[in-house]
Amino acid sequence: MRIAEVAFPVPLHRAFHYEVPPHLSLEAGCRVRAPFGPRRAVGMALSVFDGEPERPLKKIEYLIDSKPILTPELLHLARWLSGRYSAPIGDCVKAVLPAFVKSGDEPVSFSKPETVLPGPSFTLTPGQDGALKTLLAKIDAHEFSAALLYGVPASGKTEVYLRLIRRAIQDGGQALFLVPEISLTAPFFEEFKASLDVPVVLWHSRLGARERRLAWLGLRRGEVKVVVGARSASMLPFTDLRVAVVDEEQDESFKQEEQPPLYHAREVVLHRARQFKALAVFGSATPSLEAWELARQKELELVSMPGRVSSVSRPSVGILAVPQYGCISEGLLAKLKDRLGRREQSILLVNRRGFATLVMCKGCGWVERCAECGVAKIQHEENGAFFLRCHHCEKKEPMPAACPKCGKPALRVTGTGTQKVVAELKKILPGARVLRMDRDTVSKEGKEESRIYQKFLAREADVLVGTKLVAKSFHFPDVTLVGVIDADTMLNMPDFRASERTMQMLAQVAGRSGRADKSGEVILQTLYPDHIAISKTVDGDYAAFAEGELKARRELGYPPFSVLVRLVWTGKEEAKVAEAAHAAAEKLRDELMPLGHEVVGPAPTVIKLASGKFRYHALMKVAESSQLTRALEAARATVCPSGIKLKINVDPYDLF
DNA sequence: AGCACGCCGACT
DNA sequence: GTCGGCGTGCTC
Repeated sequence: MRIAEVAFPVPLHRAFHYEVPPHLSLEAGCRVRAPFGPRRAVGMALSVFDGEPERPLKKIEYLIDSKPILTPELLHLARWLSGRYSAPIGDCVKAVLPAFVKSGDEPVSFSKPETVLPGPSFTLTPGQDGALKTLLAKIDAHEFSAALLYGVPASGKTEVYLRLIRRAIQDGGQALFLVPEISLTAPFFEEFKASLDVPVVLWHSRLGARERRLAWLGLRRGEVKVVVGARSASMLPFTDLRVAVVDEEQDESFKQEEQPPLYHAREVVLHRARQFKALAVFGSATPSLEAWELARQKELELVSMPGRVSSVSRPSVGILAVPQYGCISEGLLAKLKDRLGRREQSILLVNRRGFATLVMCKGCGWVERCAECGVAKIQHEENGAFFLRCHHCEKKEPMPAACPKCGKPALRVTGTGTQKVVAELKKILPGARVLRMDRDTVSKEGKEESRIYQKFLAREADVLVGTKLVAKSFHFPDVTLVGVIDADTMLNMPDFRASERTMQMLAQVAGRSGRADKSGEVILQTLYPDHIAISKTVDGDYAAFAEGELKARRELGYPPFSVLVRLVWTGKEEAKVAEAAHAAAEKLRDELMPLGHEVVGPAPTVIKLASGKFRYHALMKVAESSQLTRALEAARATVCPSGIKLKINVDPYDLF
């Protein structure tokens, strides 16, 4: 009997078997209509095989597609996603299907030449040349391989990427280039399109329906050769992938945290490179510790590009104490004045938007928390008036004159946000023209944050004050000073990645200083000059940081020395949620502790959800990645009483 | 997710 | 007496 394995869009982890009537010529990758419970539903045929059914099977009714829409590789990917991220198979099929397949589809044709432009042959630095040779050999070998391209900022990684892509498409293959954010796709797209005379397409979540179709179908037919995209581009229907690049590999936006499957594009790219015997390249100046450890284990080949392209040396990094009063120390002020006098620009990095980060009653310790989200509200200023705002849901509230709890007019307002730094600059550096860039100013300026960039680039301001948005890899030739107002705020976050994030951000923002012919300077205001994330930023020694931090991770059993799985229980009655979470965690501890794994918690989450709902969470530390499947099965097998929902997040980045 | 089955409250 | 609330359980 012909048997089809069919996945339906329901929150179930398994697929269902059906008899394929002899008159239907069904192939895997086609959608089918079949009786499903009391109704009929459209499902995806994952596989078709001959066999004897173990029980009576229902019959496939008819085929929606006569030819497969999904490639064997995408079907395989959907299955892998479901297992690795513990997501319903239906959701995983959805993730690899383009939205337009629901409506009908018409053929699309391409008539572009497929010749590859030779490209300008300017000489590479020795570092670039060595890296390129190593990586080209891997593409040519036509075997799965993976490399970590570790290059300091301005070492010329883009040129190496371009040449790798050129080689991949020279004999008809395809290339994938992933960037962390939609806004970064356009510049690479333009550059690749100009240098390669083959069809290049963009792919991200804000793409229009028409472009989406063209790109997806063009790739599916093997006509499109190069994709520049955000994380979902890792799910495209390649037919002959030769090289897949993940640029700024350490960026956390490669992890999907909203809709299941909660995948990491880095992992998906590795999987796809394996499917196609292709080369995966992870590029970064400050690699994730996950990638670093893989390189140490020789799972990734470490390819270093030490030298800068230009002759300008690395900016010098200095340390000053966080001032007692105000937020800009005497030393930093002097340097700002100096740049102003020399008509050079400065960037000040502040970790938080808003004015003051903490409003607290001196009498009773009251802190205004958001009723919905449970997090402390931040003080903002608008037109001279102050108010409190939740940084999670953005709801605002007037600033109380006195403590609403004990009535004392003794509110202590502390902590520094971008607005306060701007206000202080106006006072102590009245001549300076100041621009602010954070999520608030970006949304007010229309969706284009580039307008602020343009203004600053055009020298319409002397100082740019902003959150980590300013750390992005944009090129401001006249910036010679970068000041970090409080390097410690990030360091003290209750998250095991705090040091890594701090070091990566400091290194990135430091790279904004002195990029043209002038050498740059970086000043960190900190109270912890000996902290590894600070001292190694001063030395400019990321490798030493990574080695030191990995040691700490190993001791605490954190990634990359374990696989983390976050479990979140949600429900309306707090007592029931707590009870379910405790019962499940206890059961998991009994089952997994003997195998060397750890279960931490449960505890109420810091950030609550929509009003009226309670959340509890726990963390599984799976010591051995080969046992992840088993641990996930155990987690799914825990009973969830009615009214309680359990969500599973493998490799979580959001821990709140 | 749907959809049916099932067992308790107010309706012509 | 029945219509209908949504809790529980299953889908090859």
